Amino acid sequence: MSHSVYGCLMSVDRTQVLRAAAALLSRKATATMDEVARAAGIGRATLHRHFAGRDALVRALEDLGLQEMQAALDRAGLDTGPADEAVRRLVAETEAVAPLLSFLVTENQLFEGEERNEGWARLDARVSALFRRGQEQGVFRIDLTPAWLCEALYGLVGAGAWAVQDGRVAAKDFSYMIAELLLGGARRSVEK
Amino acid sequence: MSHSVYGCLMSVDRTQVLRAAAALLSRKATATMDEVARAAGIGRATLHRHFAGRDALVRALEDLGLQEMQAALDRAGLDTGPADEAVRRLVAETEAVAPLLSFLVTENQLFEGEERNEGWARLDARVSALFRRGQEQGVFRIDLTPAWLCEALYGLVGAGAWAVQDGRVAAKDFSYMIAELLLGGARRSVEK
DNA sequence: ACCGAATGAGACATCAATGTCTCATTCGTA
DNA sequence: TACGAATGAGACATTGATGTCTCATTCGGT
Repeated sequence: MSHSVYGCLMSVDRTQVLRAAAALLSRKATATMDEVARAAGIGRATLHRHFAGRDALVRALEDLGLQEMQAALDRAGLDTGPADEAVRRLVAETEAVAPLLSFLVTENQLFEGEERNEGWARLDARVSALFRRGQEQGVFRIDLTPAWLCEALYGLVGAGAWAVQDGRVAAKDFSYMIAELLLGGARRSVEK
Repeated sequence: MSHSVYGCLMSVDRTQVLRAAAALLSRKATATMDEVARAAGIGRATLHRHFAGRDALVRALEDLGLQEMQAALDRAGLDTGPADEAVRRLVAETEAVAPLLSFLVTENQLFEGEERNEGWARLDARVSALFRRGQEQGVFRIDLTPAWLCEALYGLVGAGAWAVQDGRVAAKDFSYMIAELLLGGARRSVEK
């Protein structure tokens, strides 16, 4: 017993399995546990050893997604510098979590009737605060509510993740496309 | 037998059932047929009489969604006038189909391995053409691909539909928020 | 008021996914 | 090399959704 904290975590990387699961489930929410296992490249039994059941899997997905999003927000330094640049950093940091976020946004809603997850509320609050700060500092327009900008960000990240997965957008353009559209919109700007 | 074309369609409005199903399934793709039935306000047996099974239901959802999107595109008159105004009309027309579109975008992907639906391709083509036209006429920026703008539109419509359903955005602002963000972005424009 | 069609509720049989188990094999480590 | 842990494959019982049925009731049209 070389490295055992209080569980066992060798050979199969939980995080990697969860990423694969998110990538699959975000596009086929009705996927079987067997399908999830194969998508993760492991056997069904092994998947079951790590996650007691589908509910546990989804819960773990939730936890990981929230945790990684929190980390992404931390790294992005939302309170530093101009708000638009902070958004750009946020989008860049979000890229790695995109499939996970996409899954949570589409499926986590209306989750078993229980009230909106408290972790989500905190996330929304931080992102919304960024947009509000931008508005107060005159960087963002005030006719679009922070709540909507927050939702739009999630939606665009999800759309971007799908577009990349399906090969309709180059992976290297992910961050640029989202940030540019979110910040500048599609219309050709006069300035620039 | 007053009105019988070749089927029977009284009492239960197929379209209305499908709308309710889309609204539910777009947020809980694993919902039971029983849940769908209750969401639509009908009995499980009746739901079954109209749609042979879950597959048939999803297929019907697909058909209706594509059909209504086609109709929306037609009404929007994408080839008429400035491209940005056409986008605005498109978003406005899309509002009624939003939950349906949202469901199709999230679930239709990777559908049973069969190649991307031909109806979807046609839809994408029309929308992409609009964005391309805008670029060629100097209305839209050229560093965002039409394909991405198309995806982004879908994503924003879906996000808007959820935001409205959850009460985070007023229903009357749906069209405005989406169109403004898509066209102008979040950044405060100097002009205006 | 009458009649027929459609519906809702419920009782089933069926089937697929789930969860649990065993066992042979592989892999890391001592 | 030898040992132990973890895995993969498969068998199996269980559960829950599904699909089909019947029957009483409601509703619309005549």
